[in-house]
Amino acid sequence: MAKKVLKLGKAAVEMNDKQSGGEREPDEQEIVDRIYAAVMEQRLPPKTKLSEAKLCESFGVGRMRIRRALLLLASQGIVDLHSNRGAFVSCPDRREATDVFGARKHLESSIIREVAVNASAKNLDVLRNHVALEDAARQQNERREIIRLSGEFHVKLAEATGNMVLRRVVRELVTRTSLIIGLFGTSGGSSCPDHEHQDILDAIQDKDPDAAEALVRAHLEHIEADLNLATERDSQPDLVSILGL
Amino acid sequence: MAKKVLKLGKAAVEMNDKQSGGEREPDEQEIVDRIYAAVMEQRLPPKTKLSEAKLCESFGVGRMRIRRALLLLASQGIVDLHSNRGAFVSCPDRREATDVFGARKHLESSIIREVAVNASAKNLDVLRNHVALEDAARQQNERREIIRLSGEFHVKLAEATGNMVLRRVVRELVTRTSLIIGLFGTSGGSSCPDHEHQDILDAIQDKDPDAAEALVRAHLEHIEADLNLATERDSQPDLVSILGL
DNA sequence: TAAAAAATTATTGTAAACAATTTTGAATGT
DNA sequence: ACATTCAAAATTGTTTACAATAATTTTTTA
Repeated sequence: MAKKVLKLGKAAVEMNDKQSGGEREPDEQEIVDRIYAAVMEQRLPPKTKLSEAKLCESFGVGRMRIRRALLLLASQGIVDLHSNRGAFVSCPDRREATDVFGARKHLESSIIREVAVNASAKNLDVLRNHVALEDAARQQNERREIIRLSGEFHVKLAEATGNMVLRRVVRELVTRTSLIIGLFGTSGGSSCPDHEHQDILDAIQDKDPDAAEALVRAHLEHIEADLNLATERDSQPDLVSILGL
Repeated sequence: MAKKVLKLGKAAVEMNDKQSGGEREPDEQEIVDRIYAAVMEQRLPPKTKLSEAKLCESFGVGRMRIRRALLLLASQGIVDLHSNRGAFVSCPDRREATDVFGARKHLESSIIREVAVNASAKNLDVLRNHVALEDAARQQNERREIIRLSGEFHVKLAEATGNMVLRRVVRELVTRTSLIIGLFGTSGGSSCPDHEHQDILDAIQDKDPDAAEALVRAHLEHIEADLNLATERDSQPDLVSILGL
């Protein structure tokens, strides 16, 4: 059987070079970030097993770092740890999906109002620039980049409040949204509808909190509506129910 | 020097009885919960060093469980990990304090509106019962219990939405609020002003979202106003600045 | 005597060996 | 051919010993 190496960005290169001085060992946070990114970009689909041995090989670090990274990822709901069985990319169910969207509506509706009223010129620059990046990625059809930037737009909105706690909470919810889209997303309308981020930005620039809030709510509802929450792909493909008795 | 054992509830009893069959080993989550509770109730003030050895002794477990528990606590912002120096109960600064209160205003204002509109009879029962418990604790002057229940009221509000994601986020913010109160709280007005939870509950029972939201905002602002954010007790008591040159 | 330097101690970080559990695969019987 | 049982392999959980770092004490020196 061929040596299967998990694809985790530049970490996916062969790393049997512990003695070759060139590469430095990635620290805990870097491991978390790389796996995080891989999950966000849906290169690691839900239920993927993250075995310690393979991760050690991929990152070229000892088992301990990996285990700590996995624990941190689990605390953010990105992976699930099953005792004696290992770590798996988290597989949200319908309940979690609706809860995450519910939480985001509560939080982001309120955040957008503050941003629409208080955003500084610098904030607006950052947001404008970000939307431009999104457009560029869309025109070049870089799917992974589109997904990443779409999520990050919402993080940047939270960041515009200057409240780092808010930023962190939104970031976590956005990540889990990516997982959910990966699981339940219909192939057609992927992640964030094209122009809606631009519309939201316009409302902010008009300093119109009511319009901005309405747009954000609608935006989140569009994403949620694009999901197919009917089919429950929860456990293994579940041969029993597929093949009948 | 006397053997100093960290006071962590029932874990503080001597636990040199690994071979005596009676006690079971607390698992990871239990260790987290006990330290969490100790921090919430301000028995472990900020900047307290949590040495692995002492914790191992207190809980009667190996170093590994302790280290994992500390990592989880760090991921929730309850302790800070300093490389090669160990774990310390987190010491929020003014910036974090205002951010946490800001985040709570955003979240809880929105949550309370939903609860005021949609709360079930069962939800109301739970909340009424909880407020009664708070009253009882206040009348008996059980300070630790008052602190714990005051925080938990807000968690129960979030729980009333039925959204477990919201509940978790609010719970984390409430914990960090406890840390902040422990650091910056003035001795006089402790944690949550007496009757305000009852008032909020009344507004919910009246199904009056506007009143409920206003009360929650005011409530959070009262707590924040009771803090003394002027004095920066950041590092060690800092003998230099106290004793002058 | 006080400050600086060095050695000692204590504590955390890491790696390796070991134990326990789960998964896999083959052998057996119906 | 199918299911069951048992053994082997692989994977995770835990303990142990060791290395690296920070804190403390002692010694040295100005």
